[in-house]
Amino acid sequence: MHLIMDTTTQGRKQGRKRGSRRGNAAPTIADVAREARCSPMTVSRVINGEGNVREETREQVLEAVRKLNYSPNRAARSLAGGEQLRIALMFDNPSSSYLSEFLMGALEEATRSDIHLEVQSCENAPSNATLVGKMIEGGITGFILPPPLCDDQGVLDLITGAGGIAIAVGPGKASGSNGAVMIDEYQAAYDMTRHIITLGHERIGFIIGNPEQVASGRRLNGYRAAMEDAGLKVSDRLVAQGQFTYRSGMVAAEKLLAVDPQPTAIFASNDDMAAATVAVAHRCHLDVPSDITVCGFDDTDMANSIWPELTTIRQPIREMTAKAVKMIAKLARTQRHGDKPGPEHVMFPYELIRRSSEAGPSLAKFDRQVDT
Amino acid sequence: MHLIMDTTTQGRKQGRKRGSRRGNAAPTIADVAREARCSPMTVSRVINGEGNVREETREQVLEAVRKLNYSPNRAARSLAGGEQLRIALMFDNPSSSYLSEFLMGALEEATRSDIHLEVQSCENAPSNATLVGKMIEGGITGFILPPPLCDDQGVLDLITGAGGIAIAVGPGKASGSNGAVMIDEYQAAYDMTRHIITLGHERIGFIIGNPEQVASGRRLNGYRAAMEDAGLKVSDRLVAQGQFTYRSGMVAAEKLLAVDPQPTAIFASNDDMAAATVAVAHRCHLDVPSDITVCGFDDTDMANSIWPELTTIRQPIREMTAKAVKMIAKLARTQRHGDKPGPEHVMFPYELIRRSSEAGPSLAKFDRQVDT
DNA sequence: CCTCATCATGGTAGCGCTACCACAAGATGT
DNA sequence: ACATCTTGTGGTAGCGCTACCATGATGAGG
Repeated sequence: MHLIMDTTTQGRKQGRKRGSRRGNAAPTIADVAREARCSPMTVSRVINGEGNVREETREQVLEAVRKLNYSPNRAARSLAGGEQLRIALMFDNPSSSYLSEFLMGALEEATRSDIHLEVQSCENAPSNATLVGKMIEGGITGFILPPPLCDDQGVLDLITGAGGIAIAVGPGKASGSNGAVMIDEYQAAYDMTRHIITLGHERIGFIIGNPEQVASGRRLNGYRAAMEDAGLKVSDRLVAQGQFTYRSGMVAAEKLLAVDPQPTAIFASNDDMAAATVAVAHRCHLDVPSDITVCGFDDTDMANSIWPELTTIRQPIREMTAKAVKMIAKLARTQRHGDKPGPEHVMFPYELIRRSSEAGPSLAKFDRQVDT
Repeated sequence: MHLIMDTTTQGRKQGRKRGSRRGNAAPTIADVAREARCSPMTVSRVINGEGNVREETREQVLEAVRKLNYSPNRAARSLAGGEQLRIALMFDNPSSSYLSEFLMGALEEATRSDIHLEVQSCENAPSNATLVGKMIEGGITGFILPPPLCDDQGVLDLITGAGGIAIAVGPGKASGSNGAVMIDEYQAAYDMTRHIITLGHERIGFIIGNPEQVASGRRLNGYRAAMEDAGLKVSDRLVAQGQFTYRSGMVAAEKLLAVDPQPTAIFASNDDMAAATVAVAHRCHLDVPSDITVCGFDDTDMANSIWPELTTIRQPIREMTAKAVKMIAKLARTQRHGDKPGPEHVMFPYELIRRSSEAGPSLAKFDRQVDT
């Protein structure tokens, strides 16, 4: 995917093994310039998408690039271009299924843009302040912060204060001082709740996420609003507090299922808690989805590795992280040119994924009757 | 962790912000040479551990390096020194909890050794042959192959045949033609089974992994041997086939729990299937661990994100992957010097992690009596 | 004493690219 | 008409390092 495809394999000059020892293949910018009948500089400009190149010239260069199957030498680029961009992916809570997607997105983009990506846990650091300080001192330019770190205003301020670039991925609310990529948590939760309502459910339980993460509140509000808009009242007993962990989801689910009348659907704020809910339901001899519908949020690996697979909200985590890397790269370039642009906030689309953990409410259980 | 610590922070020349605009910090090899009163070449030789440098000179250079806190510029190095080492982490089955650890290990080591790591899925490639071909053509030197790819002799041969370096991580059996890092699957399964027996169990069920992975067979054999060594007979009905997926684990667990008399413990070949077994047991109103003990293998995230947390075998995946990266780097260097060393096989230690999914066999259930 | 290897070191020439400045050609303002 | 800006382009000078050859020392062999 991030390979530069070699469509003209046999078009290579000498067909020598690989690599680029002296006197061998690997076209340079000069070769392209010769082919396109212009100067290396112009080629450089085209490659880097700078302005001030006539459309005609640009075409010629691109043509030459294609023909020679040219790809710029990374080492030379960073050597000439001053500093190599290094960014760190800092994380605190290794909720791995989420992190894995995260890493993939970041790594893919880093590979593409020739950025050096480092991964840094701040679990056993003496303090975030010293850690961040050392990292910036050590040459890290940008930081990518997944939840829950993305909500930690202290860390964010620390980074920007020290001259670093921080991008929050998936925070509940965009802070003014740094960039962020996120989804509309509120609306997503609203849509999911609405979806469950559309299935015919009325008593819909909700499990709140970790209260320290801003997104938790937004999801809760989305749920609340959808319920109210549908004219359904949200009893306190339908809402249970969780912590985003499987274990907390079990406790919350037990609490919700003990309510009489039982909810016919439970919407958990993440997939781990939804999975726990399914487990608890099964233990109570409730079938999912025929007796109870369970929906999650995030579409992590958990969602489709358990059974039944969960209806959930998919965040395009990979794309979001890739975007975060790109944003840092751009900001770093701008910053180097002396400008100081305002932080950018990008909203990504989410998607409601329907799987087999959802169904209409069980009729038998409630002695209701509807006409078929 | 992979930061080069700057112990003499205030020793920096000018204390300018960071980075290396003209006339600023970041000592170069020339600075070191000046400090050590010798030529840059000599410094280079010392840095790269080449011979033919007087001990005295070497000391001086190292002293200067320390004093200036010099670290060689990666970009310049690879530009001047020919090729940058690029290795790819190829994967087929995105079993994410496993992959995440995998990535972390590889990335950490890659950062440390200044190797460019790429991640490549071969899920939707037309064929592995063309993919590998293109990647080597594109300049990838080495490949890291996690399961199940590590068992695919075709891919391994493809890579070595094309002049690449392949390291299998966690294969069932080391192939002669390529390097491998692994654990003793057989012995690990043996130990786990032995452990369960020690808890007092006699009817111990086993869920086999995907039959296409060699490791599955080894784990099965380990189980078998431990049972036989303990004088327990392994009925065919105690062994069920799985596929390493949660879903397959459910099917297998249902089958095992339908046997009469029921097994008092189930050892699944990986954590996903163990988690599924827990779910099925719960649905059958069996408590884990008081009614039935469930153990997994791998110690992926799943193992401690569900409840009860699983007793399992921990593989040091991170260390193993890091080792794989190191091995490729070393082999690449050797290869460049013209030598052709035999493939190295490294065995890592595993660890039996005891958590809350294990207990002695339930007494009540079987109307047995033991003296307290 | 003079070869001819063998060290230990220095000098030079790039690796492939981009930052920076120069410059010609047209557009615009007065 | 001229100064002044904008736009497209080219030339040059390195970025920091290592490959390669050249150099002085030393010591062995004749």
